[in-house]
Amino acid sequence: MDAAKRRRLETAGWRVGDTADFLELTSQEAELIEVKLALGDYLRQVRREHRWTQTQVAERIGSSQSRVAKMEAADASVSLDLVMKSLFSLGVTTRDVGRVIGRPA
Amino acid sequence: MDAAKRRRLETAGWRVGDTADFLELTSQEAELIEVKLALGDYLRQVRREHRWTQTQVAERIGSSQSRVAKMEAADASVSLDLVMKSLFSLGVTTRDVGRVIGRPA
DNA sequence: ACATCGTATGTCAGACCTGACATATCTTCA
DNA sequence: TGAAGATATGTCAGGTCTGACATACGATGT
Repeated sequence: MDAAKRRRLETAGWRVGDTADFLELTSQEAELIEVKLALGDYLRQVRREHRWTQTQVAERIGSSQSRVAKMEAADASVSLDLVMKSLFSLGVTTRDVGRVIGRPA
Repeated sequence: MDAAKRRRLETAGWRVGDTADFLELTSQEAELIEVKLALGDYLRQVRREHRWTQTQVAERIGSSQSRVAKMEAADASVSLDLVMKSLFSLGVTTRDVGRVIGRPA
């Protein structure tokens, strides 16, 4: 796992030990986080393509700017349910979501 | 939407109005449920391929038989996070998950 | 009929996630 | 540089999900 991603996980609030015992995250948790990172990135991409601000997206999906920021950052406090529902609210299809998940960054 | 699926959603605890105003479920909620149904079916499929009982799966993923049953039934009380984490615990890859989501039943 | 095993359904206390808000940190542009 | 808009981070009360348990339902074999 490269340093940049590790930094990103740590900042996002996931408790990542030092390099050696990184696997205090069990592997299935790691895969779940992988998915959240991918969907968070995708959410940001879709938002930017539409030239929307986080605040505009928040209104559209009935949430708040801070939560949108957290989704994009794959913060430990956001659920997959919320991210997916948000993507669907922005017009993304299940097909797109499947593609994004199936091809981890 | 066909009758069988509707019955399934209702039994699973989703408040589905009568046929006409089915869309008291907003479309993004409907898509999310679509995803949960697909993953629930897939979980059951994987479990059966391994000839495991729900109880055995529960032990493996650190949960209970009842929750496994609810995941397979796409019960309204289960999160996507839980279903995905469970699938990963059973050895399914992100690629598989992506495929399942991308091809709604 | 009646056990036994697997699955379904209901409930609940405690854990977790949510929107909202406050506030801090970029970014951009004059 | 400074002001303004956008994004990030922290916190919290209230709502949601969780594992566990009890119990009901369904097959399958005797």
